[in-house]
Amino acid sequence: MERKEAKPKVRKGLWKPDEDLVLKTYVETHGEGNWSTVSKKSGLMRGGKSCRLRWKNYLRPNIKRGGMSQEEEDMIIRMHKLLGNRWSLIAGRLPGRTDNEVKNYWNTHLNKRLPSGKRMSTDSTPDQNKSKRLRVLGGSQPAGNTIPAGSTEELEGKSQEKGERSAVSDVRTQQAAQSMMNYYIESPMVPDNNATFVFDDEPFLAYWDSFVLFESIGCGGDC
DNA sequence: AAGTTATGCAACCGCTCGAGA
DNA sequence: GTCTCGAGCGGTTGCATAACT
Repeated sequence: MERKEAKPKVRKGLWKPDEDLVLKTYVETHGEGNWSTVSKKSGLMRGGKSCRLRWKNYLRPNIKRGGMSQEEEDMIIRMHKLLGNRWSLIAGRLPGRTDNEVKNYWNTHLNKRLPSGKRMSTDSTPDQNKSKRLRVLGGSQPAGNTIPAGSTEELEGKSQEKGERSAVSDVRTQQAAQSMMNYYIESPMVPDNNATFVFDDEPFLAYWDSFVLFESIGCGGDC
């Protein structure tokens, strides 16, 4: 509470085209990262988070806009059965789609189709979502040999950004995880929509964690 | 045509995690 | 080992506008 610098006023609300242009130009010139300094250096009166979000969701190249295809929709439904509200992971399977877009699409289009279709998402409870963040999908794994959360694009970006730290490891593990997930998604184990499949983090997490462990041992420690 | 309600989406908020000092 | 800060994530809010009365 001590460091109370007179913060410059931060603009909020919808982004204007000229702000977009400034941000886009800035990021294309200087690259992503250091979002907190972007507003100062670019002259945008926006917070770092806001800049990051705007770039990630709208200005980044290869962003796909417009309605979801049937395949994308199907993928979202299946992935959601598997992962719950792990929007960034789900979005990672949909090239050009962002977590925010997937989340919105789920909440507005798909969620309401479900039998219990409420506006807000909560097939896994909010508390579960918070306490069981899937950072190895997330998780509280020890560093290394984990699958960083985020889209594959982000992963690639991260590997470079962090100095190739464990780029190879991450990518390999990621690939293994992807193929495993493909298997899991396409497997008859996963029933179709509306079946009585209740996603529960725990069993899948346990399975997943051991899979990741197995993979990291399996590659002989060089990954 | 005007007012009201519902819907969709963009953006913000609060939290967690990891890295570095 | 602890603290601080930046980044990222999911949940939620609020605005714009479409649909309805």
